[in-house]
Amino acid sequence: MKAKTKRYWLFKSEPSGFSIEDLKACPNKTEPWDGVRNYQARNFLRDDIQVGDGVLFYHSRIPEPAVVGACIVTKSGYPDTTAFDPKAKHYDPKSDSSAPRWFLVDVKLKKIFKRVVTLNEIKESAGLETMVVAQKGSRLSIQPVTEAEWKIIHDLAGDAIK
DNA sequence: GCCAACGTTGGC
DNA sequence: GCCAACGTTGGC
Repeated sequence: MKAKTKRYWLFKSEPSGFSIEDLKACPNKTEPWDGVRNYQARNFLRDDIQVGDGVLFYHSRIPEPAVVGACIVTKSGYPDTTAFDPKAKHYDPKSDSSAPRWFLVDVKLKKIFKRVVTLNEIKESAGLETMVVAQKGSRLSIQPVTEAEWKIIHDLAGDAIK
């Protein structure tokens, strides 16, 4: 039996909206990652992200943006129904249940890092300079991460990978 | 809170 | 299909 290749990702969130502590407080520490309204990010969510993939949880729009923990994907791409709800923050009248435009995955918290890895550190660390999040003007909220980058981030966080 | 970078929209 | 105008993101 051929094992599926595990992939790695980085998900951005503003902690004022949804933080890693909020995820920890969710039932089973699991929550649908809703509200993504960017086509490139949507394509990753719909087509590429699989159950078991690793996710780095990143806090943006704070004085020291940083990777703050790790999650695992527990459900792969399915329609983001918050787009159908006129009262929802990310309502999109152009998306409906017959032709959903936006997708999401479920993520489950694995660990909150005792030591966060800041954006500055990422930019200065050998092997991480090419991370998407370190690039100038990088706004993509769902980003691919290489296995090497995943490992280095965990090393910097003081969390050895089992 | 500013504003550069970037994505999307819509007139033509 | 071009591209100016507009809206949003996110580091600083």
